Amino acid sequence: MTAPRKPTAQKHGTAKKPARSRIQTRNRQIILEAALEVFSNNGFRGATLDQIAVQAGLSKPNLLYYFDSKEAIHRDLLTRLLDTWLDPLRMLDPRGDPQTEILAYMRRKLDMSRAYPRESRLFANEILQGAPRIETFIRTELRLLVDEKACLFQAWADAGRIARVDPYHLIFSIWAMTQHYADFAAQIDMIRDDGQEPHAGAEAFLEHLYTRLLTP
Amino acid sequence: MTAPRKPTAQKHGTAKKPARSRIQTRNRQIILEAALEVFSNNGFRGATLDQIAVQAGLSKPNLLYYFDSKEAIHRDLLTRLLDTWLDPLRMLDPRGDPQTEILAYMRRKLDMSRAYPRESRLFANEILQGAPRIETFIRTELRLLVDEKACLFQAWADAGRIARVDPYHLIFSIWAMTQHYADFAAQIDMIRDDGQEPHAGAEAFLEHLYTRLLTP
DNA sequence: ATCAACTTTGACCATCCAGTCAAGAAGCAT
DNA sequence: ATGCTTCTTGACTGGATGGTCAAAGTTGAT
Repeated sequence: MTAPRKPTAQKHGTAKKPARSRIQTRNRQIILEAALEVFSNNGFRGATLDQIAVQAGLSKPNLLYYFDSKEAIHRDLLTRLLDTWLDPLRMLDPRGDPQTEILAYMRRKLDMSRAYPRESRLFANEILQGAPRIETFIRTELRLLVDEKACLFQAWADAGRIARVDPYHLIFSIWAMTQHYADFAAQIDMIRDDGQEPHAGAEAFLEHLYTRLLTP
Repeated sequence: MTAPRKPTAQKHGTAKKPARSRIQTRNRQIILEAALEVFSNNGFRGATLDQIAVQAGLSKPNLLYYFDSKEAIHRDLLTRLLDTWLDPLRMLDPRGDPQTEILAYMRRKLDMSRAYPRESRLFANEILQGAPRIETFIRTELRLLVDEKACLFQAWADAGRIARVDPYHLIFSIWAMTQHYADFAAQIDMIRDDGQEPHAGAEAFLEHLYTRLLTP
């Protein structure tokens, strides 16, 4: 009569690594992949466990063997995403050439939105709903990093190494421009329905744009 | 024993104006306003008729007296939105000064996203889900208009009146930049949580950006 | 081979939610 | 006031959906 213990259930308190079996790592991975597909296309409320189960090729109770709830799957997905979300900005080197660094940042963001459009849409969905689940992440980690880099941009501008622009809006503009190609891909595809991928031509355009903007 | 006739129910075929009473116009308006609030914050699947009913101060069956279904409310909202969505681009005057015209277009879009953030989020939600309900609108009306204006921009560029930039990406960039301030307002607010509205400073920044970009 | 722990699932439950209905309340033209 | 139409709503229904459970199947260390 041992109480059934779900592999993910951490006995309260200490949050140690669950020490997962091969099957567990594999199936959790499969579920997250399926859930990403479903959540990014339908939003949290629009997604159903049944859809995710079908997509994953597992039964619904099986999903709930690996994750405590629909919420838990979503949370896990978001957490993993946020982990890498900041990398492109983090990599920006204060000692590098200002214009080169900012252009490279833009390119990394664009590459990311091309390589991970589903992650971008998952994030967009979350923000659109008012960012309820990632509010603290935004208010702390993201904000800190943005403040830091905005400060750097300001210094570069003050030193005359890039044009005088509001550093926050500069960052927002890079987010807007790059994520747009993932988040609004449906619209872009329908407008130029040559079979080209939505990002085609974006890099050249954005390079030109930011070069023009930043050259002192 | 007259069959009950909902005010919105059009007897099949000819789609005449329903000829609405004062109460009908008023309540339909109230419902649409409430639905906009709820749909834009929660997406279609995330919104419930009960929420809309509470927001509108009406009972749920009363909602369904004025609209055939949840879908119908949403459809009506989208239709009204799309009607005005194209106006800023339509107003762009081929005979005006190129740079002034494009800057003015950007400003109109920005004003729109500031004045109607809920509409912007409703639209964004729809596109994020793959634009299922507005596919024909995008493929026909929007596309036609974009093609037309892109052509114009190309001509302007060819004539050396603005810098050489891909006209489609130019339009996409204006959409991305302006709508970002409405759609991602939650994020922007959390990053600079001085009480400023998300659009603060955006106009100056974008004017600078597009002036730099377009000056030949 | 054996057995305990791990994994899988069919059947089921409770809740939520869009939509119905019939009966009553409010408007309004006369 | 009268009587017809338009509005309004409490109570209900059926289907979808997140989540549970007990029993059956599988795995792997010994």
